[in-house]
Amino acid sequence: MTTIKDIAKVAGVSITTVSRALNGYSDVNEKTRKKIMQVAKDLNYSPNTLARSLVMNKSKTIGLIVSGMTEANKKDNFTFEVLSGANDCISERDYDLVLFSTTTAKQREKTYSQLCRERRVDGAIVQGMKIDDPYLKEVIESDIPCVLIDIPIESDTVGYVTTDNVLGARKAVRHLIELGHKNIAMINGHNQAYVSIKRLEGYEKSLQEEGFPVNQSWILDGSFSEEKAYEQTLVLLRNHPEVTALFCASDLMALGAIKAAKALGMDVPRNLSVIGFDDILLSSYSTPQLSTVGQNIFQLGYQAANLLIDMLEVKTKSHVCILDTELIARESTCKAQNDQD
Amino acid sequence: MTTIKDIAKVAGVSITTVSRALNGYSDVNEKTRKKIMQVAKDLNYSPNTLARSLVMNKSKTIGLIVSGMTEANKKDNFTFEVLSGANDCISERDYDLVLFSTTTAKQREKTYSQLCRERRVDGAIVQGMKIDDPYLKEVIESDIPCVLIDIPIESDTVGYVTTDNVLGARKAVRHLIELGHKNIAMINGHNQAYVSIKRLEGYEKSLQEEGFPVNQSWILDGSFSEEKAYEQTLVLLRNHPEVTALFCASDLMALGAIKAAKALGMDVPRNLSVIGFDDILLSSYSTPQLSTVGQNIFQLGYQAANLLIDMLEVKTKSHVCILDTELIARESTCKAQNDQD
DNA sequence: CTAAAAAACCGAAACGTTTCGGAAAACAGT
DNA sequence: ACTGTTTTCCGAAACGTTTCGGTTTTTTAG
Repeated sequence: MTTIKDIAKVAGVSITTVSRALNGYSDVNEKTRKKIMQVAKDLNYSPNTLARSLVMNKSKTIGLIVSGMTEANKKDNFTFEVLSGANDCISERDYDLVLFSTTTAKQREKTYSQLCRERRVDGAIVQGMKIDDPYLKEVIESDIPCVLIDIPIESDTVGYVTTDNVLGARKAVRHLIELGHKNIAMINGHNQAYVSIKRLEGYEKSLQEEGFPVNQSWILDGSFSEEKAYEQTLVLLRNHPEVTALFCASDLMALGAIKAAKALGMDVPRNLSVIGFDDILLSSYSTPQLSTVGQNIFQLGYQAANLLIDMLEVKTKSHVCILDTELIARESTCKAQNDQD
Repeated sequence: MTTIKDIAKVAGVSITTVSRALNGYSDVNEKTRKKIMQVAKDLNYSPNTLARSLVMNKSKTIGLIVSGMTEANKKDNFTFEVLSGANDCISERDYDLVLFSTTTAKQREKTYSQLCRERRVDGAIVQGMKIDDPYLKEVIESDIPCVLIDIPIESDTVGYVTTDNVLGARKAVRHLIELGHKNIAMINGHNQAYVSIKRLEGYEKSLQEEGFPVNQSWILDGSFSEEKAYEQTLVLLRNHPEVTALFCASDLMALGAIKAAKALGMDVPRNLSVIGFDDILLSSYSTPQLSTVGQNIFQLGYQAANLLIDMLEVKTKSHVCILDTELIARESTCKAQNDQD
């Protein structure tokens, strides 16, 4: 492994000069720079980032902390898309990405912030953590700059990016209202998630706007799980046959809901319109294809990385980024049947 | 950021002793060790891995080189599952994972092996590269230990892990044969992939075993793409109505094939049995649910990491690992209709 | 031709560890 | 009390960079 010293020796200059030449400083003669470049190439030199990071006290590395690359998260591709987006931005801006995750049964004995400090990451992106995760607190209280995904905390060193969930939910509910539905129920995610709270808010606002009552017994907790949503929908539809439309806080839950409706002999969308949230891949492959409000998860990751690096490099003022959603009407929603008119 | 030096000062010992105490060497008195530990904790010390790596000349870091975390790869979750598996093993064995990928339009100007050398990764896992990728050559010719996924190259510093594709294909084809099919076509992937070659081999072997002819015009190139497979299947079914069963070298292509069959007014599986390969998530959500031969991609990643770390730590003899497959009969295959008997 | 300014170069310290070789301290046996 | 071990500790070099401050060389101006 050739070093800067080797280059200095064969080029007949000092290591200072080699360093300065390689890094494009102006106080080195163009001729010697050329020579040094050539020697470096001849010797197949690669700089040692470890040494560089050590002395410069920054590693050009950002850590992606993901909690739960589990089976469940395989279905929505959430984690992966965030990862892809973040990775894209990170490599564009010439950083590297190191992954911190604890799926492992045998939980890693070190905390995330320890990992970050040990590896000397310049900053971290946090994804998939519940709002009450003890590790979360640790990370944001450490002085490591970080940006959170879907957790609204802002400070000097922490920012966040999320989707406009209220508006997204309103798009969904308004879509159902426009189709003539009046009795619209909701399957929400668990409430350790910020997005659940916001989507519920959007749901309620939309109903109130129309003067529809908000019926608490129509709002069930599906915990973002297909199975749980299936069960909850069964309960809902049995107890409240007047419901003709269902807004689910995630596509996966919507899929579960549709299964439940089918299990009860109902036809989606004829007897029940169902709309989801996310636009996961499965939505366009299921039968019926799922209507949903799409969020751009890839962008979520990309913007998270972008924001973080901005925070690291240029002292930017705002540390938040809110993304938009898009209503995607497919086959699982249709006009309300006016049976009783 | 507190260092070993700070600890030495407050504990009243030399930095050597601190280092040896923290690293569990035997030549330090139990009492002073306790004290040092306590001081370290009080000062909230985290070791600086950069410094450590620099002097020890190894980083406990392994690089995951993935080519194409693109849109296409979103549908099968291949990349992600490999990543998850690798990550699991890597963190279990107390390494870290840094991701090297170039989706970016603006291709990174550095090659993978440069990246690896700069970042001083101890080894690399290579996934998703085509067999003729120029970068591949570079990586395996560098002296960086690496293990390839689905590329059969073995040397002193390179190993590989793959699935038993021949046997897998045979399971698929035998399944069709057992259902009474005699005219079995195949949609293969492009032939810059090792797996295509092997799956084809399995297909041909199975037919020959039964004394069935291998008809080259029944073997089409779907390039692992849903759309391409759709088109090829259209061609196939139009020109060869005698075909009653189709073996596709990937689930995604099988999905395309089924769409094509539907477009021609055929019913799957009644008029055409289709079996895929992979067992991607979509397979169990599509209608009809796809019969397939499942491979464990997560394991592929896990074992790749495992093999690599073995190669790094204990000098192991064999550098290859072959995984098994599992036939999963779902709804897209059924008994042949004996119309002409 | 000289003084001043500009350009090109370099030595040495620093970053935070590990580790080699040896030194000091404690203990053992006579 | 004297040697010989064993236990415990430490100084200094090394890893490969960057950078501060300065020195040498070249160029420019008068």
